[in-house]
This record gives sequence, structure tokens and C-alpha cells, in this order.
Amino acid sequence: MSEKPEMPEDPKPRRRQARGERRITQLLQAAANVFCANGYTAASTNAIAREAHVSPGTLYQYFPNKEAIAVELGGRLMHEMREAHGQAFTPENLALPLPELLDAVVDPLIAFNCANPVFLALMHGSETPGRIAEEHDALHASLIERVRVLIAHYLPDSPPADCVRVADMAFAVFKGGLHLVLAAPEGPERDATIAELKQVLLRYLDPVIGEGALMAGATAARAVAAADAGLTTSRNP
Amino acid sequence: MSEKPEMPEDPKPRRRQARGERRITQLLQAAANVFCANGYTAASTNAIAREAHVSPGTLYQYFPNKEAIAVELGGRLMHEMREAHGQAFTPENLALPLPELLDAVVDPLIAFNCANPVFLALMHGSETPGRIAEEHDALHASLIERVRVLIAHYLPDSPPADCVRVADMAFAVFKGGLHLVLAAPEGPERDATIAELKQVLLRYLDPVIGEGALMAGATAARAVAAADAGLTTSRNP
DNA sequence: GACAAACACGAGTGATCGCTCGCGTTTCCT
DNA sequence: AGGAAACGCGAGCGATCACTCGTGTTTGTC
Repeated sequence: MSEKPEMPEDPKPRRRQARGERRITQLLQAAANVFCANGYTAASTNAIAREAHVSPGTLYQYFPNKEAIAVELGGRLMHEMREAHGQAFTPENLALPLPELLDAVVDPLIAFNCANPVFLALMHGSETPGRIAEEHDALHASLIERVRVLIAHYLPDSPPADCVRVADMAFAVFKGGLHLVLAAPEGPERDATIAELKQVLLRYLDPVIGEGALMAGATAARAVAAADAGLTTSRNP
Repeated sequence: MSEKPEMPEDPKPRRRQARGERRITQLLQAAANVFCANGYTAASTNAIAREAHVSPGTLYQYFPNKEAIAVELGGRLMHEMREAHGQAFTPENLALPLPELLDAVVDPLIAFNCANPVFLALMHGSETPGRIAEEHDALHASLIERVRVLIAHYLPDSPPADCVRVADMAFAVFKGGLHLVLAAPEGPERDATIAELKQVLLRYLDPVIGEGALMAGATAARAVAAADAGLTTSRNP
């Protein structure tokens, strides 16, 4: 056999020292800055190394190529995001009235994207390598799925296609508003933008999920809900 | 005087033949395809020339550099869009009830972006050269301004900051939904997505501009409008 | 037909990018 | 202490890119 005597677990079971781990996070931080400033394609590996105050050779000791940097960075961000957001869809939150439910779901997502603007920069560009786009699509799909389940929970007798469309639209609206939030300067202006985004989602979803809106500020909301539960996703006349 | 005998109108009053004009549109069409497929930075001038079935030298006879291609393409798209959209904000449309007003404003924008997907690809990327970003910002600002004027028309006693925020949010929501519309396959699914996007905007803006919503499908909409015209942009409690 | 100018070509140029390689330094283990 | 391996360096390699240039072809004008 031509196999190595060691286990064939991973092709790169490289032994790292503490210094190396520090360098990796340092390089990923630098890469985040450069990706955020110039986008993926325009970001050069030499620029990343310079930003991290190391030589190009050092960079390539920890990453086999440029794509691997983005993949590792994207992977860590995904993991962080799943953690920060995983507790948003717990059953107890799912029983909350709509405004509180929106807070519980939207606030962690906004906070994460404010703290890691590179996430949107990496995921949004069509220039990103295919590997990342796949992971992002998976994360995106899992988020959409959770929203869809939540919608379906309030609309058990609605055709699945309608639930999917509502979930997709709610998420797309959120993403559009998220860009506005990130563009606003930190402080009261950003807070007001966040409140306005929640207002959009509230007014869109309130008639849809109906009975969860008892605490809504608009006193007439219940009238809308009571009027007709059949026009939920509104087939055009 | 060291001036040329001809008028100093433009530094490049190059005399073009019909063949040249055809080549220019042909090259811009090819550039649109390549930009749309790969983004601006990843699109090579050689690839554009190849797509147009001409040599790189021919390309550079009509455009001084790569950026000029994008600028000219962007400029033509801008012009086309201003024309297609200019008739959406005429005073007669401004007097329409909200659903029809929404149709009048949203439909041309969606149709344009469906017909010219390169527009979003060029304008949206942060990789685009500064020249285009400026023009896009100008167009963006003029659209927002029109929306703001429209909002302010319905809320004459509201602080200007609130009108701006509502206009910004409405436009951001539209952009988010637009991506969803473009991602949907042409046909009934896309139409349903468009209808859903209008539903979002309708439900968001209906309580804001109030009295214009008489023809809304929700019969209780007037109750919301009558309830209180002061919570329009909703200061959070 | 003859001349000039616009058009078309494609190999080639300099710059930049992703990435490598050889060699010196630091850290860990015994 | 001493050896092995991880760490760190930066000049430099091949590839690719935006762009040029010398040359040949087509078009408009007289």
C-alpha cells in the first residue's frame, strides 16, 4: 500500500502553536478589513498581509490560497451568526406577540451585522467565490425556513407556496432595511431607522399572522384581523 | 493664441461613421453581458471585446479605458431609466389613490430592472468605479427626493426628518423586494412576487398617507387612518 | 480612381496579482 | 543542551490584466 502510516483523517493535520493561532485570527481580522473596504476580487493577498503586518509568505503558511481566507472567515462568521441567532427562534419566543417576536428575531441579526459589516460585503457580492456563496445560501435557506415555519404556524390552512412567498418577502424586506440601517450613522439616527424597519415588518406581518398582534400600537389592527383571514396573501382581484 | 482653429467644444469631437456607432452599441451590449455575469472588476476588457467579436484594439478605439465603458453604459441606462420613470411622478398620478399610485411608480421601475439586469449589477456593487457611484447616488437621491415630496404632500405637518426616513425606508424596502423579483423566474411566480412587494409597500404606507387609501382591499384600513393621524411615523413608546 | 480618415486587427508591453521557495528564527519536547 | 518542527521573511516566478502600436482594410469625398 502506498498509504502513509498515519491515519488518513485530514490531508492537513498540521500541528499549530499558540503563536500560529494568534496569527490566523490576526490575518482574518486584516482580511475582514480589506474585504470590507475593497470587496473580494479587488482585495489582494499582499494587501491583507500588509494590513496584518506580516509577509506574504507568512500568510500562505496558514492559508493555501486567497479563497481559503474568505472561506475560513465566512465559516467563522456563519458559526458566530448561528449562535447569536439560534436562540431567537426558541419555542418560548415563538409564543410572543408580534412586536416582541420581531424584536427577538430582528435585533440579534442587526447587532451581528453592525458588528461584522464584512459579512454582508462577503455574502452579498456576486464576485465571491462559489464555495462561500454555497455556504451562505445554506444559511440563508435555513433562516428562511425558520421564518416559513413561523408563518405556517400562524397560517396552518394556507397553501405552502403562500407561506414561502411571505417568508421570502419578509426576509428580503429585512435585508433591504438592513442596508439602510448600516448606512445610517451610529446613534439615535440608526436607532430610529431600526424602529422604522420593524414598523415595516410589523405592518406587513400583522394582518398575516393576525391573532398575535394584541399588543400592537394601532388599536384598529384587530379590526383588520377580524375583517377577513382569507385575504392573507391577497390574490390580486 | 495657441487655440486650434476649430471650436474647443469637446476635447474629443471625433467624427464617427455609422459603422462606428453600431460598434459602440455592440460593445456596450457585450459589456453589459460580461458585467452582469462577472461583475465590474472581474470583467476583463479582452472578454468584452471577445463577447462583441472584435479585437481589443477595436474596443480601445471607442473607449479610452475600462472605466469609460462602464460610465457610458451607466449613463445610457440612467437616461433610459429617467425617461421610463419620469412620467411616474406626474401630478395626475400624484392624485391617485395609493394602490394605483403604487402601480404607477413601482411597475416602471420593476420593468426597467427586469429588462436591464446589468443596471443593478453595476450600481449595487461597491466595486464599481467612483464615477458611476456618483451618478447613481445622484439618480438615487433624485428618486428619494420625489418619494419624499410625495410623502410630505400627505404629511404637511410632520417633521422633515420623519418624511425623509419614511421615504428612505420605502425605497430600501423596494430595493430589497426588487432583488427577490429578479431572482424569481419570469411568469406567474414573478408576478406574484411583484404583487407581494406592492402589498408590503401598501401596508407600510397606507397608515402613513391615510386618506389616499379608500380603494384598499382591507375594509378596515379607514379605521386605522381615522384612529390617529399623529402616530404616523410612530415614536416608540 | 485617388486621397484621407475612420475602422479593424492582434501580438506585444509594463504593471500587478496570486503564490512559491530558500533560508534564517523561535518554540517545543526530551 | 540539542534537534525537529513550526514560524517568519521577502525577492521573485508565471499568469493575467489593462492598454498600445504598427499595419492593413473599409468608407466617404472629390
